[in-house]
This record gives sequence, structure tokens and C-alpha cells, in this order.
Amino acid sequence: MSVTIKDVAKAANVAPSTVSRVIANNPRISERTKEKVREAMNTLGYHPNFIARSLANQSTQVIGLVTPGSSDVFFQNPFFPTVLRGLSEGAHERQYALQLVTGQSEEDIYNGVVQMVQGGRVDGIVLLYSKVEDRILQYLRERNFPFVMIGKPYNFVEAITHVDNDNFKAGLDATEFLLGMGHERIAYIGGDAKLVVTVERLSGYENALKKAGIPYREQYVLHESFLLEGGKEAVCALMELPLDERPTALLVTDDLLALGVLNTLSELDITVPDDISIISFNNALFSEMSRPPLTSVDINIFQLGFSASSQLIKRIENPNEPPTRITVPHQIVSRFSTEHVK
Amino acid sequence: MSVTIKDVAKAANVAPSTVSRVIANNPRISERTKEKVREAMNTLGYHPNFIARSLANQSTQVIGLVTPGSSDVFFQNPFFPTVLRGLSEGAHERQYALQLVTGQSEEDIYNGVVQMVQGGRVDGIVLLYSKVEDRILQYLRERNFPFVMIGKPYNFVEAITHVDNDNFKAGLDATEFLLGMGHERIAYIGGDAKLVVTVERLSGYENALKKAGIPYREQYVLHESFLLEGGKEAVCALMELPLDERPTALLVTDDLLALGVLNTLSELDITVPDDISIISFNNALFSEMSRPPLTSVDINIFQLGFSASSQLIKRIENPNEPPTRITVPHQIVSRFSTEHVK
DNA sequence: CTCCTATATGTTGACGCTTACACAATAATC
DNA sequence: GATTATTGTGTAAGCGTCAACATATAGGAG
Repeated sequence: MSVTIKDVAKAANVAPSTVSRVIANNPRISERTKEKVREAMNTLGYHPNFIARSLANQSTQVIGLVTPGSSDVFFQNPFFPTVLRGLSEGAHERQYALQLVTGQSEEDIYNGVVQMVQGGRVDGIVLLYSKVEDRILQYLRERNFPFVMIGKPYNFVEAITHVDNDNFKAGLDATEFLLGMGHERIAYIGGDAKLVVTVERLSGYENALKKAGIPYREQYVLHESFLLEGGKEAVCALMELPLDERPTALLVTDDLLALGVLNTLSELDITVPDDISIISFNNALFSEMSRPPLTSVDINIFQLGFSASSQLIKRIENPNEPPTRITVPHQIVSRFSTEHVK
Repeated sequence: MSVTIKDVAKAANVAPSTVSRVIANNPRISERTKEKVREAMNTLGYHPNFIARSLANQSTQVIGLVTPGSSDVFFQNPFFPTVLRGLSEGAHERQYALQLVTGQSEEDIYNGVVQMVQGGRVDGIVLLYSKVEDRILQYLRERNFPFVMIGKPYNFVEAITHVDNDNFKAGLDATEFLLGMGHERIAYIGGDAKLVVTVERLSGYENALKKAGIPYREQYVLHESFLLEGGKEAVCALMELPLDERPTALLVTDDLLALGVLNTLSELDITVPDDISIISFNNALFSEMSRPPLTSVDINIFQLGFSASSQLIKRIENPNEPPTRITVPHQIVSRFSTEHVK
């Protein structure tokens, strides 16, 4: 077995509790004994047992990460690694570890969360998505278990601590960016219409059009659940319009989706940005590697993750604070997929 | 506090140990009491406390995941999400959870591993990389702590349980695929030369050339540590060669690297596959989304992860078995970046 | 009817750590 | 020099679960 606090105590000729206090750097212990104990810890190669500590304190220093049910797809999106990096740094800073909820189906994941929570495996949870009518969210709220959400909750916005962009504004800004280049026929190609973010960016888009006095056209608004394949369908739908009604610019809510769009356009021999401009969202790594490099709205994904874990830890250590809402800024990164209308 | 085994015991009018036995489904307990206890568990909403259980059995049912020090880069590679999915499924099947070692620097990560291991937070570890002279590897070996490696260990190949492709064969196959199309001037663009996988694929390449009686040329072999940017440099270097010595085909050891190559070629108005053929490795999701879609060696990344966690769990539950080596098969997925030489 | 065996359940320490409380020794106060 | 703080350390009771051992009950063998 491993070396325990008792072994250290014996070696240093003190009581186990004293060793424990040295670990916690309790001011009641004299410098002299602290030195003595630390030396014993070093020579014995002692490391405190986290499990035992967790049991005694009722806290694990672990954060649970919950991905949407369709994690296959989610993992593939460049959003995931980046947000994970942010979460990881935020957690690491405060000495928290990250644990993933595994499972394929939504049912699996729900059970995983329940086990994590009731089993005392984690001190808090980060929800990496925002969904309408989410069982997990409801469960966590009922139990009053610390959690934060990345994205905007569908309900109870005031009551749920969350970290999000101002997606309405982002949609508006992106649209105005295109308007500013003289585009008037702007189409919107969004992801799953059930996601709050899609809806919000859309209303930003609508709002920008309205402000500019440009009528909203239903044919210009498309939703695609499957990002990579979706691009193709969307483009085909738009290109079936009569020539003079085809959009001169596209607002695409995900880089991955934009990549599909880009490829399909290239197959159709439509040149970006000469024939059509594209602005997308997320500013994934490959958005500068595409041809042409994509103008994209950088939503600071890293920051999203970082703030989420920091906030969660605050909540864990301070359960009575009121819920907070953090808005992470966005900015447009202009590359070569957008051009002034001819 | 939460409902404990004692509460259930009281409610069902039995001893705590009986409840414990019901949880473990011990055959010594009569069906009648089992029923009674289960009912009590349900009405009270009991969930066993994992921490306490871990302390009592000295096992956590958690697997630690260690990424290479430069996790920023690693996370971005599509390899990561896929292998993670595999790991996750393998772990989930046996009711294990995944925990990430967080930390930026190598030092950070090393300390994280030590804490995990000595702190008893995890039962085993998966190393998601293979590096020369790795401190962490050495540490785990010294402590005789269960772990498996994804990739091929640099030393002690026989002594370390690992899951890998036959990268020599993969390099050979890919090269022969190009040779079979009549290419003779084939360049090799690899990742970091310190990685075992790079070296092995290279020797597969060399071997294929030798078998075909084609001389090995040093100018044709390039290594790039930074995948996305590296593509550009490599192409530029090759294109400085006199026209009739330029390669007609490229073997690129990572899709990400290939993407950079593709873009640079396009900038230089060199057409793939008409002017030059490209075969790459990993078969990432976007390799079918590039222009043209990449011919790529699919190394079954998911399977790599899945086998790794399954193997690790076997080792954990059966520490005395000899180390095993699992080779995951690869296959060439032919798309449109390769063409017979003119 | 006693003794033994098999079956079903209860008792009691671990597991390694924290922490409230107890206590001893020293220092400060008058 | 007795009294009270102050400081430093020890004692022991948990935290929730498991498992070796102890015990109780019932059924069958003799």
C-alpha cells in the first residue's frame, strides 16, 4: 500500500492530525514542526490520498463536463477542443480536475450525470450546450447542484449562471458587416433551429435587415442540422432561385457549415468572394486554411470555456451568491471571403 | 446531506452491510430481503456514494487521460476528438469514467499525473502519445501503475501494453499505392521527427522505394513540427527544385498538414491531382471536405481509442497478465487527390 | 431431541483524512 | 506565585462503504 499520513506522523514523531494541519498549512503549527513534518513527507515520498480527503471534506475538486447527446458530432466540431482548453485552464488554475460524462444516448448521459452528482464524484457541472426542455438541466436545478451552462438557457435565464456571447448582437454585426459592403440580398444559413444560438443569431440578422429597410425573405433563411453535409443542401436550395434573386452574400452560423458551403460553391463554379460573399461564425483554426480564408465572427471560444470553469468554481466555493451571467465579446475577423458588391 | 446506506438500512429494517450486499447482488441475500431493500432504495432515492466506495475498495473506476504537453496543438488535431470518442465508449462499456490531466507545461502535466496516481484518483492511465524519453512513462513504469499507450513506445516495446497501427506497413502501403499509379518522384512530408509514428512511416516509405528500386533522395524528405503552417514551408522547399526534379506525388503524414499543402499548391496554381498527387494519413472528417477530397490512409482512430480503454481496464482488473500489443488495421481510402502519372 | 450444516443477516473494524474538542506547556497579567 | 490567555499538539469521532468474522435461524441427519 501507499504511504499514509500515519506513516509520516510516525516518522516525524507527531500525531496524524498534526501532519494534516501541516498539509493545510494551519497557522497553529509552529514553523519548527512544519519543517520536521515536511521533511518526513519528502523522504517518505508522501502524497495525500485524494479519495480519503474527498470523503472527509465532502468535496472532490472535480468538475463534470456534459456534452450534448450527439457527442460524435459535437466532438468533431472545432468548438469542442477549444472550449475544452478553456475549461481546462480555468479548472487547472484552481486545482480542479475535469471529468467527462461518457455515454452515447441521451439516456446514458442523463444517468451518467445522476451518478456523478448523487455519487458525489463531482462538485459541480458544466453543460456544454443549451437545449430546449433539458432533463439534465431540470434535474440539476431541482437538486440545487452547482452548475453553469455554456450558451443561453432557454428558460429561467435570470436563474441560471451561464457564459455566453451576445449572439443577437453577433448576428446583427455580421449582417451589418455585409450590408456595409453594399450587399442587400443576404441569405442566412443556420444550424439546428432548436438551438438557442441559432435562433438568436437569426433574430440579429432580421433586426439588421429591418434597420436597413430591407425586407425579410423566407427563401433566404435555411436551417441545417448536419453541419458538414448541410452546406451542400443549403447552397443547392439557394441556387434554384432565379438568377437575379440569388443572394450576393451568405451569413453562415458555423465554420464547418461554411466549409461545406464553400465546397459546394466551388463545384458549381461560383467564385468566392467575386460572385458571392460569405461570413461565418466561430473563427475555427481552419477558417484561415480554407480557400479563400473565411471572414468569420470570432466568438472567443477559449474564453467561453475559461469563464465557465472559473464561474463554476466560484459557485461551488460560494453557493449563496446569486446566479451570474457572463457575456463574452465577439469580433469580426475579416479575411478573403467577403467583398464589396459589384 | 445525501441519503446513505444507513438510511436505507433503517428504512428496510436491516443492517447496512445487508444493503451493501444487495447493491453487490450478493447471492447470500434472500430474494425477499433484496426486494425489500431495493424498494427502500427507490423510495428514498438512494445512490451509492462513489467516493466512500472508492476508499473502501481502493478503486475509483476512473481512467486518467494524459495528452502531450502541447495540448493546445493536440486538441486541435481531429485525431483528438475521435480517439476521445473511442476511449469514452470503451470506458463507458465497463462503467469507467474519464478524467483529463490538465495543465499547460510538461511540468504541470507531470505533476498532475503524479497527483492522480499517488492521490488514488484514477485506477489507470492512457497516454495519448508516444515520445522519446518520457518522464511520465518512466514514472508509471517505476511505480508499476497500470497504463496503456496509444502509439508505439520508443523503448521497452515488449514491456509496455500499447495500441498502435502498423505504421511501417502503413507508410509502405501508401507509398506503394503511389508507385502503383506510376509515380516515381515521391516526396515525404512528415510531422515532428521526434515522434515514433513519423519515423516509422518514413521507414515504410523508404522500404517501398527500395523494393521498387527507386533511389532515396534526401531533398524529398521533409519534417514539419507545426502541422498547419508546415504545409506551406514544405511545398515551397520542394518547388524550389528544378522543374524536372520536382516530385509528382506527395506522401503527407497528417491530414492537417495535407490541408496546408493543398492550400499552398493552390496558391501556386498547381493542380491536384493533375499536376501532383497527394496521399495523406488519418482520414479526418474534413479530408472528404477538402478540394479535392483527399486520398487518405484511414488508421481507425476510433478503434485505437476504444481498444486502449478496453485494454487498460483489463490490465486494471487483471494486473498480472503479461503486457499486450494491439495493432489496429489501416486501409487506404481513395478519393480524388491521387491520379495516375501522365 | 441433539448436533451439525447451510443459509441469511448482523457487528465491527478498516480505508486515509479532517476537525471539534481536549489538554499540556508556555507566556502574560496582576 | 496563582490565574488566565495563548500557543502547539494529541485524541477520537466521523465521512459512507465494504468485508471478514460472528451470530442466528432452520432444516436435516443421526
